[in-house]
Amino acid sequence: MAVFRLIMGFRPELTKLMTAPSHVKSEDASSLRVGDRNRARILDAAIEVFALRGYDGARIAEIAERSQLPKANVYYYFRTKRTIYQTIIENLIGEWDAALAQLDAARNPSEALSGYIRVKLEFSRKHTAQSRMFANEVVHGGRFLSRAVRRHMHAATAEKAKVFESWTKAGLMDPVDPIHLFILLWGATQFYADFGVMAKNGLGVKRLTRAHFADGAETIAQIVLKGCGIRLLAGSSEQRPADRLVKAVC
Amino acid sequence: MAVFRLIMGFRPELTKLMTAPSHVKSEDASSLRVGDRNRARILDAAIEVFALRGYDGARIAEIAERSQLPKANVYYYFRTKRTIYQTIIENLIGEWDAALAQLDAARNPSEALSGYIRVKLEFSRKHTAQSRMFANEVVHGGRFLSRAVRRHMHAATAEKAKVFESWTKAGLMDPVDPIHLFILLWGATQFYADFGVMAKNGLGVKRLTRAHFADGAETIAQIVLKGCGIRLLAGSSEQRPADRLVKAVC
DNA sequence: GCAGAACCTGACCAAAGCGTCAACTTTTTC
DNA sequence: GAAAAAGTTGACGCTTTGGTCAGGTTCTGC
Repeated sequence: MAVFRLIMGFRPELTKLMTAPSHVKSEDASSLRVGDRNRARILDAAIEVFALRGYDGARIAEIAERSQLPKANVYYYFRTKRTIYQTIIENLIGEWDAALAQLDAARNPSEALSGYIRVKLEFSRKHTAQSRMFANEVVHGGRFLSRAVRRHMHAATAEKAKVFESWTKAGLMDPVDPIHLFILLWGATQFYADFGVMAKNGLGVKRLTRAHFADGAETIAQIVLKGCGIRLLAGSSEQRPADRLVKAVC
Repeated sequence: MAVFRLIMGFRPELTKLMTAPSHVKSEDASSLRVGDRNRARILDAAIEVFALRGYDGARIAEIAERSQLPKANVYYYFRTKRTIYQTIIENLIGEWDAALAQLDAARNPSEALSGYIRVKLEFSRKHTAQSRMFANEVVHGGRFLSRAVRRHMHAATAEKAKVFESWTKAGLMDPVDPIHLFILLWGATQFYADFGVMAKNGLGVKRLTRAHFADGAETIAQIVLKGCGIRLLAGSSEQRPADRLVKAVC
């Protein structure tokens, strides 16, 4: 249950809203209070429901059903619908930092960037529902995004923008507006999760498989790396254009 | 009022749902029935409300308020909330075809692609609300996307994918998986409208101006063109990297 | 100038859904 | 083992809101 990790205090400064009990010290699941297990079940169910129906469309009754608890019990753990929603949103942000960590100034730009693309896409494949929830939230103007979250994301972006600029100064990549590059990356990598229906429609498939995400990561990396004038590492695992042509034509 | 053009039968095969009267022959606004004006006002208001609140969050009362009509009058023109919603969605698709038309196999790839990016971004800037409505619809799994719409979009994508392939065969661009390229383009160009909050947050501005969209278009074009191995036209209006560096650093 | 079509609208209904509550059981603590 | 804390739950209150309806007025064609 992915939510456990979240509850257990990954990026504690962003989890103020969490109602995780302070007396829980170990991660041993068997020692958890019933409440902790239930909270996690509720959040897991809520992620699905919010992703599918949006904030207003989500009904607490459905969240309760999916977590196999009576509705009143859900309200025992979370004061309001909004609390559940915000808890999930705040937790999500921290996860993206893991992908951003790939963009380390000390690394080779080629590896760092394609690593970022791969990790980000992989995360969005594994956590499609959260991704969509967040997308939905942002599309609606970010009503429930706290100042802290916004600041955190802004700072993270600015920090990594400096990494791009340092690479440029070192002659390792072309001069590219770093923020707009971020937007391109974010938009492209979120697409597969957030706009899955369109990706499926475009690719003409019923389901997006791991392979589709991998292909996407490759194509994005291929275009962005070359597009930014980043040289591939000699021993790099990235496929060369010639290999890809076969695939594209088939 | 943008909706007029829509009502007047742009891409008629996609406007089955429209209740536009067949007796209207001219586009002269003054000759329109009261009903046509009201329908347009309702749709315009609905676009805003749906974009802001999503399907479930949108209240007919608010749509009525914004169009300055009593709620019962809204129901005089549209049988249900869903009818209003679907009408807008179906109309939107046709508009994107205009951007796709830029990708003409006979044109120079550099001009065609950067033209597409520019037109698409410009459209999303001018029709932010529709874009968001559609994004919202897709994020929720495309519940209300008809088979016709899906087929239309799939066909349009496939057709333009062939354009990319023809360019590749002619040696005008690298071999790139055309569908994934489309996804990258779509994701990047929709971002500014759909995820405006994040774009603003990243750029550190209160409002996205025309200039931000233009910068975005430039950066995307810069990266994608070079990334796909497309040579710029000599007389092209695109800025060269050196010019952009100044901007990026400032 | 009239018949019928198009349009308008206040009042209402029924269903849905968020959140409450009070009485109850189980678990923990000491 | 008893008191306190944590957890459970059916029933219900109350607001919101999609949609209806009946009884109007205004417009249009002839």
